[in-house]
Amino acid sequence: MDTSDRLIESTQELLWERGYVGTSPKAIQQRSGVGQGSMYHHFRGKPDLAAAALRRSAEQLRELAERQLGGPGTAFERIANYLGREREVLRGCRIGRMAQDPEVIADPELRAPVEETFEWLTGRIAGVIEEGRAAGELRPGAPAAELARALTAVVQGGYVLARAADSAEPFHQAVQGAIALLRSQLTED
Amino acid sequence: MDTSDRLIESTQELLWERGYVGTSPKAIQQRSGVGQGSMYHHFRGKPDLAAAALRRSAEQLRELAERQLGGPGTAFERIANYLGREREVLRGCRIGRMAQDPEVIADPELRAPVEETFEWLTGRIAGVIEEGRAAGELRPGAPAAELARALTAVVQGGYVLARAADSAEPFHQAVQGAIALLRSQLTED
DNA sequence: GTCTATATTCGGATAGAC
DNA sequence: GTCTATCCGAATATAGAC
Repeated sequence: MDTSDRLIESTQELLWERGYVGTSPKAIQQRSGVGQGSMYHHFRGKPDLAAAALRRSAEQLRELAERQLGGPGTAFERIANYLGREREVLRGCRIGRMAQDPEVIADPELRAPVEETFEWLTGRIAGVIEEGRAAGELRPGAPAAELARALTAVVQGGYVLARAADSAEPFHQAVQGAIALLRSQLTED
Repeated sequence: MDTSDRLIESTQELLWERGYVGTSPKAIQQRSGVGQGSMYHHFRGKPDLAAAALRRSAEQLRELAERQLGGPGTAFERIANYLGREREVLRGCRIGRMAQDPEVIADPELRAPVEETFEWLTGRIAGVIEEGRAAGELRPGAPAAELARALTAVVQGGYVLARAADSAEPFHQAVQGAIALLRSQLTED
């Protein structure tokens, strides 16, 4: 792995753990083992490096989600698999976390990967819901986009509840509740 | 309003806008118009002041939520009123925001009001769901605690989606989706 | 490409006068 | 109770040597 990659990877980790405002260039240098002059040779500064790190995290998150959402099974099963998949709950979402930071939200370069990730994710889930409805598996009803937003929000909010409680339990309860509500949309009910 | 109150109120605002790590004693002094010596006379330092501010925000949030959850209407209506009530969506949740900050989570004094707020809120919503079930208004099914966690998570996650999109729209979609799912739990369906 | 030196401002206080 | 002075390290770089 080359110098740029080590810098990006360390920045991804630090942004996840400490957020943008809590991540310093010095901490990135120490974690990556890359010197100061070297870091400023490869990147213009902290915002530039953070943008690269966020783009990479966004890409990884989409790949992970696609494994369940594009996997085998009925529409309900694919969404339930996505919601219930194993996660490092107490670490939170490496993308969603950025939404809290005013400096990220204020900088279009930094906000773009965050916005695009959630647009992609809710669109993807809405598409699966539409497939399920077309197949007669899921009831028609509320707009698929609204259900997809609600499901995405349960995951993001679940992280918040878990960190507040310093326990993964609230996250898992929230996800179970969401799956139960989605199950009641099955036509066989 | 006395000096302590002005300090606490300014700290509440800054914690909401910028988070714990992004809030400096100097910024608090400037916003409150209170001098440095005075601030350190009334509070031992930033953590002490932040703890006071968070306790007050937690109390205010419970009062606000109780207006809908303890208000008139059926169980469904009370929860739908709570979910759909007007909010400053793009500012986020002043309590939920703290869950992202590692220094808040690591300090029991700071985390306690955050944890207690969500425990109270999910318990209160679960209670309303139980009332609705006892009255024959809502179907039995998933544990009320799980549904309550999911609904609470939708609100918290809705804030995340809204800030990511720099638009209140995803929040409102998520809430509408959640209300639609809850509506399908009505026995009259 | 990488290193070390230097610069400026901020963060988060403590000390002591008034 | 409030004010001003002072302190020390961290944040975020820039400059120039190697």
